[in-house]
Amino acid sequence: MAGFVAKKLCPELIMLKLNFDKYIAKAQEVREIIVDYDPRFESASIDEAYLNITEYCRTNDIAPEEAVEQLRMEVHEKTKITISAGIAANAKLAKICSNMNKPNGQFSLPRERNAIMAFMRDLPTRKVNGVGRVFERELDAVGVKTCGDIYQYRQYLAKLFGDKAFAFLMQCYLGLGRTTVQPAEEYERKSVGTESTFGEMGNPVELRDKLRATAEELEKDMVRTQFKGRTLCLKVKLHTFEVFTRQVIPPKAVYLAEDLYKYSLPMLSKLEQEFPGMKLRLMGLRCTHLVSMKKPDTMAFFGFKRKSTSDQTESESPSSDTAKRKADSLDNAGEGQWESWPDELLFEDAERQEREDEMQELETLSQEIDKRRHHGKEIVPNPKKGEEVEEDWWDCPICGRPQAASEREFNEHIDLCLSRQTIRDVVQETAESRSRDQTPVPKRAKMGNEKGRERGVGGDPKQRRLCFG
DNA sequence: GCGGATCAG
DNA sequence: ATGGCTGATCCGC
Repeated sequence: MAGFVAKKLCPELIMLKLNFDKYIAKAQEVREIIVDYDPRFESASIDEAYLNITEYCRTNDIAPEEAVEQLRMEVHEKTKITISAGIAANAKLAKICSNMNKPNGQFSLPRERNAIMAFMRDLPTRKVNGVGRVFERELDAVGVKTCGDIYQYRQYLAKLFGDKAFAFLMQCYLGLGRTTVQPAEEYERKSVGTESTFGEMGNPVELRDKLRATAEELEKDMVRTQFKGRTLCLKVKLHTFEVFTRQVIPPKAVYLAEDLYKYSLPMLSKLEQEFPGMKLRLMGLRCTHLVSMKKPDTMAFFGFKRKSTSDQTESESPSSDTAKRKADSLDNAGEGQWESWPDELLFEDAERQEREDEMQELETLSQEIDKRRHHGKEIVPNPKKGEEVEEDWWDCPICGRPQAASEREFNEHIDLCLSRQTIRDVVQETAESRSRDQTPVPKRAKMGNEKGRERGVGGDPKQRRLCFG
């Protein structure tokens, strides 16, 4: 929870200063213990790790639950901190399970299909890594609250959310996830960047100084990580909190502050033209399409290829039921045409009707998503029947409006209040009222076809996700 | 490939 | 009257 929100909720709250050096040192202590359980464990972050304890359990002739119990005990004794763990058939499930008995607990999900499917069936989509605030709401809008709900909507999900999301959701429904674990260092880095927030800045000279400073910061990181970048990306956040990025491909791979500045300056100047009177509150530089400066030895040690030409490991998408039936019907048409001729006609008619119904349903679902996208913040869930109606209210620390005094609903509301869309709406409204006064409002870079609908805020590419006809 | 958006930690 | 920073991935164009 954001500090300022917590402080409003609990004015007597005592806030300690961060001490990252301390956390890093402590994390190292923990890692020195877990390495004994899996020498190739994967650090997911400073306080998370994935272990494949298959081998450990085998050689020590011990059950996974026992091994983890022992690991947690050992960590507690040696480092004086408590940890939680999940034990499951793959990384996705283990991550979910690790949250089941927090703090200082563990949860084991049987490595058996039926148990896994049953577990997923009632699991809220939000519990899955990769489903955030936005996706959760969109899924909710079409009626998918739990991973079990996914199956009944399967025919619409690819069209509504794309093929990748569809594959992802099917894997959620089935409880599938990766079973590989490898040291983090063996993952190939894709970018190096730095950014910083500061008080509003509009002075072009100051902005150039800031760009120079940013370039110098990035050079440090490039040297530390031993990379050059083929692409250079400039990121800015305007005083309105709108974020923009611009990128260039310099004539050579870059990493020196000198070059980073030289090639990013034109992007900054162009943005100044695009948004006359531009005031920034954040600036960042990032290099992508990295080229390693490390000695070949080190690279080869981790088994990196010189220039990896993408290896398509993507599993092929399962063909839908309707597609299969279609194929079946086509096959049948090959042989038994005689007898089945009248049936075929009937069948085709029924199929056409079904297609039209599906189309109608799809549009309804799509509209449902759009509806919540726009004024989702205004939707107040109806009090459930049978429950006594709450008499008292809690004031939201952000919008100040009274909210139902239910912990869950209150937290959901705070979530909503902090959501980007809400923020953007507010920004837009204030920007409009400002422009009615005199202050020049940033002029937008060509916004395509926009005929006054949607309050002029940038054309959300997902807003109209389907085109019929 | 570019630029926007979402997500995680 | 918005949490900041780093990095990854996906989508539409």
